[in-house]
Amino acid sequence: MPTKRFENLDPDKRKEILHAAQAEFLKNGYKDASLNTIIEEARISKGSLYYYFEDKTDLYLTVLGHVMIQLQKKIGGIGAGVYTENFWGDIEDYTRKSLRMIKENPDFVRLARGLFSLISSGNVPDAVADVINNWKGMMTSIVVRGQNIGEIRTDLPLGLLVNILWSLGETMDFWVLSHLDEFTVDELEQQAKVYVNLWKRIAGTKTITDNKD
Amino acid sequence: MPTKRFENLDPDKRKEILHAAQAEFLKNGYKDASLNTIIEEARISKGSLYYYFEDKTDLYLTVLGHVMIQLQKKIGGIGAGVYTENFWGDIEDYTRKSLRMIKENPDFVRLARGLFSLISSGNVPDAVADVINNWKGMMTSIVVRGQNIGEIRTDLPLGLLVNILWSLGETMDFWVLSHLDEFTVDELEQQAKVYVNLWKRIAGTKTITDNKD
Amino acid sequence: MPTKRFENLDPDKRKEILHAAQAEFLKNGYKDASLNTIIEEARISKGSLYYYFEDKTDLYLTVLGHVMIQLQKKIGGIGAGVYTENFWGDIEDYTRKSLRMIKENPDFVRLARGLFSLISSGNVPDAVADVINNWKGMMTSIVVRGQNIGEIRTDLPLGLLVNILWSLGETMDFWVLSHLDEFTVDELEQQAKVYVNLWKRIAGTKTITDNKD
Amino acid sequence: MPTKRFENLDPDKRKEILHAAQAEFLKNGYKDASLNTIIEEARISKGSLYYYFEDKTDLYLTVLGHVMIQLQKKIGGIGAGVYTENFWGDIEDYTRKSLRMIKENPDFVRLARGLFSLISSGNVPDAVADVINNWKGMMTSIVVRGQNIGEIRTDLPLGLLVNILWSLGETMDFWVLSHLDEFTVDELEQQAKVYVNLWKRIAGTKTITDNKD
DNA sequence: TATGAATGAGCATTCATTCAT
DNA sequence: TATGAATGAATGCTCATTCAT
Repeated sequence: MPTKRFENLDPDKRKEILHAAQAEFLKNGYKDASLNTIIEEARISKGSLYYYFEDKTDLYLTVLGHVMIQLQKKIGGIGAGVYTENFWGDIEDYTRKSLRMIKENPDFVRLARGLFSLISSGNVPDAVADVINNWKGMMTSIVVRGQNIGEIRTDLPLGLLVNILWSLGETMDFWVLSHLDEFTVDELEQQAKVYVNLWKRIAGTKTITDNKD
Repeated sequence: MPTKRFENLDPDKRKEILHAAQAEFLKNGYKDASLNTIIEEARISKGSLYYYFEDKTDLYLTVLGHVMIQLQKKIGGIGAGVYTENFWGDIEDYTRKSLRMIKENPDFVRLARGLFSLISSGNVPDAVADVINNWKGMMTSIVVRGQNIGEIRTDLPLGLLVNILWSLGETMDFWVLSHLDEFTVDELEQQAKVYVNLWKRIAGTKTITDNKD
Repeated sequence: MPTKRFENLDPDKRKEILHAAQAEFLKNGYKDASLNTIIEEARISKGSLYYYFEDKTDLYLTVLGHVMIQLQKKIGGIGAGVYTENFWGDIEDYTRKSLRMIKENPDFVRLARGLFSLISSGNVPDAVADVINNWKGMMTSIVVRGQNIGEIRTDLPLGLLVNILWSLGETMDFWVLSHLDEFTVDELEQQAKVYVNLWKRIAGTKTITDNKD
Repeated sequence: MPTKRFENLDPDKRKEILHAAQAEFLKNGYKDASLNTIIEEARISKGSLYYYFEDKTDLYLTVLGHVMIQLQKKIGGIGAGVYTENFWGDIEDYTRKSLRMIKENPDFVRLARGLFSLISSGNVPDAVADVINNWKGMMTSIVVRGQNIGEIRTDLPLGLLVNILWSLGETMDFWVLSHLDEFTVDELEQQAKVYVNLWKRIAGTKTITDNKD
């Protein structure tokens, strides 16, 4: 917990350090990231790094934390405004907002997604798993809410359902990210419908009726 | 190509080496796997490792190759018997077979899944990417076949659809893997229906009808 | 460029490192020199070596650089004062100065000659070849000057002539080096005449007249 | 001394091994030559190599020995026919023969020169120095003969004179070797005069008369 | 007579971390 | 509060040599 020392730093310096660390962690993953590269890029000394942070893990955790805070600021958390009676409409709104965000801050999303995906690789300190699980917790709570109001199926184990939706989200984001240039903002937001339609298909309380019948 | 020297080895020793290498690659990924750990675990010398294999990549490729061969043997490839007129029934059969396999060879599946997921991390030699892309290619071809016979939707980009199904499969396998003890073989095979139902919901040419309507 | 970190080192330590590196490079050449031997002899850690120098080449270049600087200081470059009208006299002066230097710093000359001869073996980074070629360039320019004033023959290809003179110098230096104890300084300087006489015989614009004729 | 075993080998096999070893030693020097490369090129097993030769040094010595024998065969040793009254004429004949040999067997000369020059680098077992000294011994004896008949100066230490002539020879051979394409055989033999003229200038009992006088 | 499997010491290089100042 | 010098263990890889068969 170096927090105090680092947070008291000059904001510009703080930003420079975080930026350098983000870039390196993103590029090489947790284990292969080099502290030497980071201090060089951030123009601080080895000693300073260890004065601000306990160790490599602590630095990584700090980076991840700051990304989360910005994410929170930008899209208000995954379940923020989703509380009206129009459940799927709310989700579509949220999705639309997210897609616009991806278009406007692709690098940032790449960073967040990148950091997140480090978790499953295992090359990451335990403490980080908690962070990500917290986000999955948010998704869980909105799924539960959907179940409570009869909009989300209950015949599947909750954990499985959440994991499926999560990985669906990952896949979609990644795909959008790599086809960014092919869409205008408007077209992109159109994709929100596709996105939500997939959610509905998987998680909705629907009967599937074969067209041909 | 270590083939000759390594394949002529005493089968027990061979298994010990492969097992040690699998474990290490699985635990730490390609780049962070330590040859020192592997030779220690396999109780061979540094020199021997390099007598059997050209380099780290060669060892990794060999491990992967053996896994693929066993996979092939056990479930006959992802699209093997799926050629009758009963498209979804075939897929369900295949899925059932796969689930039984997971139950019977959990460690093996963990390994295969683990190796697969290394690819997207990029920490993997080019040659390996081909292997995995080949598997995705198989999934692509079965999707295309489904489209040709009107069973799979064509309104989504093919690449997106395949990626979604792929990650769905990963998620399902992973979930089954971590809840193995809670199911008998029979119950597990029941899950095949759930699995295929999810496929259908996502990829099928269906109308989604809200129950309440 | 290790410059900063290494140059700021305690001079004694710096000398110890350079000495160890010189000895090892001299004994085994660039490629076969062992950094382990060097750090052991210099009583520093592996990490320290790489803290001071970028890599093996950087260390070698540094050693060579220091040798060159000393050479420069001691004899002022091969063609320094050779600009009076008395061409051969100037060369004799320079030679005399060189021979006295050999007598006073035999180890140093051994080192310089040794490093130079590494180049032709090819086991040497490109950057080093430039250094030595520069020295041959100096010899070339003084030969050309001799030709311009009619003191050096022009009937031989310039490259051949320079190479012959260069290897003559190597041979002379090496021979003097290994008979050092047999001469006083005065006697040694006498040798300068022999030296220059050989230069004249080979390169001078002379007619060779058989005594007996 | 493996000689027996190796010499009893099928001549073709023997040649293949020697050829592979020559190439590798020439390319990489003694220490950096790889036995693995040699056995691969010679298509023999590791065990066989150590059955024929005691160790790396023994192999090197054998290669060098065979080269010497061939040299002997081709130019009859450095001082073979030089016994007539026409001392300088004999040397010119010998030189002419040598130059023709260089033109006709450039690779072989490169090999011999290359092996020889390994000696001075020190990366070579002691035993090899003897071999080369023996050749220098031959040169010494012809110089002495020249002195006895009053054709070679006696005012220089014998060792120095021989070394100078030796390195002159090396330089000349090397230069001819790298300008081979620019001469016809006839033109090359013309060079013999230049060569011998240099010998005479350096070692002859002459008065040097400045042209201008 | 011939093989090739096996080895351990060696290589150059990178790294996160410690600590005196 | 901040520095940078110092370290030793670890990395992937190559090598000449031994030895049972």
